[in-house]
Amino acid sequence: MARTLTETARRAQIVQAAIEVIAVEGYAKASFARIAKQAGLSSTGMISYHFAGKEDLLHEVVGEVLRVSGEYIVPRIEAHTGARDRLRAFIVANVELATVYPQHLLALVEVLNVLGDDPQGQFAQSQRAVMEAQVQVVRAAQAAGEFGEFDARVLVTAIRGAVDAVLTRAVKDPELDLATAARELAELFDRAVRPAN
Amino acid sequence: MARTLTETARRAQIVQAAIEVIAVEGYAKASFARIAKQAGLSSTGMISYHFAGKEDLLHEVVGEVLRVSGEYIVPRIEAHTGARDRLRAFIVANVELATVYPQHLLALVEVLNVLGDDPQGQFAQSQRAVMEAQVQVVRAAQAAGEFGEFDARVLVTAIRGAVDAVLTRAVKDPELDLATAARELAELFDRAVRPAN
Amino acid sequence: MARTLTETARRAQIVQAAIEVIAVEGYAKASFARIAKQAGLSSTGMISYHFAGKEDLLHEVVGEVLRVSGEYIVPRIEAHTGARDRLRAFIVANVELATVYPQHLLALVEVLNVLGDDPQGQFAQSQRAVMEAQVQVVRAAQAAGEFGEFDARVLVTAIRGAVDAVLTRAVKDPELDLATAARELAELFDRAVRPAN
Amino acid sequence: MARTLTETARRAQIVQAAIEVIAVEGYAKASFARIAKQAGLSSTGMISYHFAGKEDLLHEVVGEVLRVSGEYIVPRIEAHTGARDRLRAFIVANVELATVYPQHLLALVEVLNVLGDDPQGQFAQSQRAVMEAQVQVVRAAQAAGEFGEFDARVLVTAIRGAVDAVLTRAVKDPELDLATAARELAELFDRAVRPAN
DNA sequence: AATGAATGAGGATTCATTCAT
DNA sequence: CATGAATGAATCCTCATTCAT
Repeated sequence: MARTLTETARRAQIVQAAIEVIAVEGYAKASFARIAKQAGLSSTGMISYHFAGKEDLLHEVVGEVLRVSGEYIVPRIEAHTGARDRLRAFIVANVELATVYPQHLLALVEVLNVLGDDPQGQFAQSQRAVMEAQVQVVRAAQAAGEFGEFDARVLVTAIRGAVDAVLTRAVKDPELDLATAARELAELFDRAVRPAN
Repeated sequence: MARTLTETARRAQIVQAAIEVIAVEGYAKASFARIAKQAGLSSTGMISYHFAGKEDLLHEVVGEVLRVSGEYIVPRIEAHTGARDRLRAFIVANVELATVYPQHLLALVEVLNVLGDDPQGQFAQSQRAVMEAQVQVVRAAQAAGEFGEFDARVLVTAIRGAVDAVLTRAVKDPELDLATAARELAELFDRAVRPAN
Repeated sequence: MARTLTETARRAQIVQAAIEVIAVEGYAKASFARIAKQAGLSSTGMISYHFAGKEDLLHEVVGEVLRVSGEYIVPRIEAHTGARDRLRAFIVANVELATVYPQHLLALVEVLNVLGDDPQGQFAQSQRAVMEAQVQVVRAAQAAGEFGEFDARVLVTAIRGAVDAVLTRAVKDPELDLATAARELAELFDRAVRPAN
Repeated sequence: MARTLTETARRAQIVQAAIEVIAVEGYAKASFARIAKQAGLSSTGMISYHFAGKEDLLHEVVGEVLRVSGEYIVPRIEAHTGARDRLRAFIVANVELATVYPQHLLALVEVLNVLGDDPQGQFAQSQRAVMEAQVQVVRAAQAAGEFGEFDARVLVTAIRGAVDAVLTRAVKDPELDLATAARELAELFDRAVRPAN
């Protein structure tokens, strides 16, 4: 459990390399060999030495992305009070995150696309936990009259999918300006959730 | 070019098996060996015999899904005239498609997630072509005053992502009723696109 | 044994296709699939149907080339009487054969290079038989004082190798004129064999 | 670039095994499986681990043979000064090389027979470069009056082919004494190149 | 006489992982 | 701590051949 400084640094370096490879070349190409090359390591043995297995590495990748994302997104949500402002802030922060860390969310999407398949896996479970929490928040806003009436579960799922899609597209298509896309997507969902008249 | 009856049947059988494997176990597990097993074939050589390569098979998978989807979705859109009705019909038909072919769209999403990465690949290109056409339709509706003002590109991307996400979720989570989710998602985006009164 | 007309024609067609493939793309690429394509056949089954196996086909290829070569070369040798004239005629005819059948000897060289390896094989044996006959002719010429003193076996081997090399080179290198090369090679060996004055 | 001791040793071992297999069983049989067996390795993966691919291995094979041949042949040529003596030494050294390394030149011939087919490949190109250099040497000797008049290109090609043929034959046919064959071949070409009267 | 479908062994290569140093 | 060597299973694919029609 207790990790030395070098150990921690090495792990971070490898995780960073993994994120880069996954984001740029896709999960399928993210072999240990490719990651080692990206990290400037001479052998894949290094990776196996520091991580229990591929799953362990990917788990760390997901953790790192979630940590970084949380650090960026949470304060931006908490800067607002109303549910609609918070939702807008959530969406904008998500998309804008790609400006600061262009690869983190892409890597996350790739990994979860592949490893989220097994419903019993820990990835799927933690994903579901996050969504469930968001569903509760939405329902509270509905109860408070801040949001209209609709299926909270569908909304949360739709936002997740829409954000990922815009992100993926925005990163690869330079025509789509990130800031504009963020604002547009936020407004789009704001219109969708606000109470009737 | 001219294909035998047996040939056509075998190809269809293999494509079907591929769709099943990809949808259920994910693209990563969709090896020739796994697909052959699913199809009840004794060797992977059979697949190589009938398809020029893995790319050829996946191309066929995508084609088959698009064909089936088109047959289901297009008439349901054309049954309506107004842009908002048509958009609702589009979304509902997309999600409901999972009732009839629970695996087709899942397989499509998996394949395009992996193979859509190369921006020069034909998958990415045809994907972009479809989206561009949809963008044009949306812009026409905006010009006609049927939709409000927003970035059409972002809307189209968001809908695609949201539909995929709801589909993926709905298929794996029996709690989410497909018909309800379809209607909810359609209403959600209807609120998002309708003109300000 | 008794072959129908169609059967004979088909075999000839396949042998011809095999010669073309072997000469142009090399023995390694001469798979049944490639040969069938060259012959305009839709399946490799055809080849297996008409030939007992790959060896059978190659045997036929060698036989065809030897037959055609003999028809061209033998009369050109017999048009002369002296041993030195005959040797010159032999070499010139060999090289010039590539003008009429550019691929036949190339194919022969490729096949014998690969299948002549097994010393017990029939290819190696018939090759040795031909050489032995040529050695006898040379020795007779030496006994008659038409050729000088040297190891007949080495001469025959050297001529075979030199002719093949010039042929291979001439076919691929358009700079080397076949007629010139033929004459030059003939003169070269004539100088090598003539008796010391 | 920088290679370990073990790495270098393993590569050498594999190259040696490849030479043996190619020389004895022919290029066609020289699969990784066969080479691994010859080298006493348990898996073909080992070979792929140490070499970038089959081409890499064969390149190394050719390089090794050329290196060994050069070390043997060059000093034996340089021990003489006149062009005719040097040519004789060149031929004798080539053939005698088979006494010391019976398999090296055989392997080289096999590999170049197959891979020299592609005129753009590096094998064909370096082969052509060597020949061109030899052609220049021959022309210089002609200009100096040491050799008679003839097409230098044809001579060089013929010598190469004759040497290869004698080598191939001598190795397989124990009747042909290598030393005798070497001397005979050298004398043969000496008669062919010496100036008239 | 011919065909196309099927087979299974064998091809090179990549993979994550283990282990001795 | 780190490394490079080794492993063997798994990847897609091609091969010559067989067989039912």
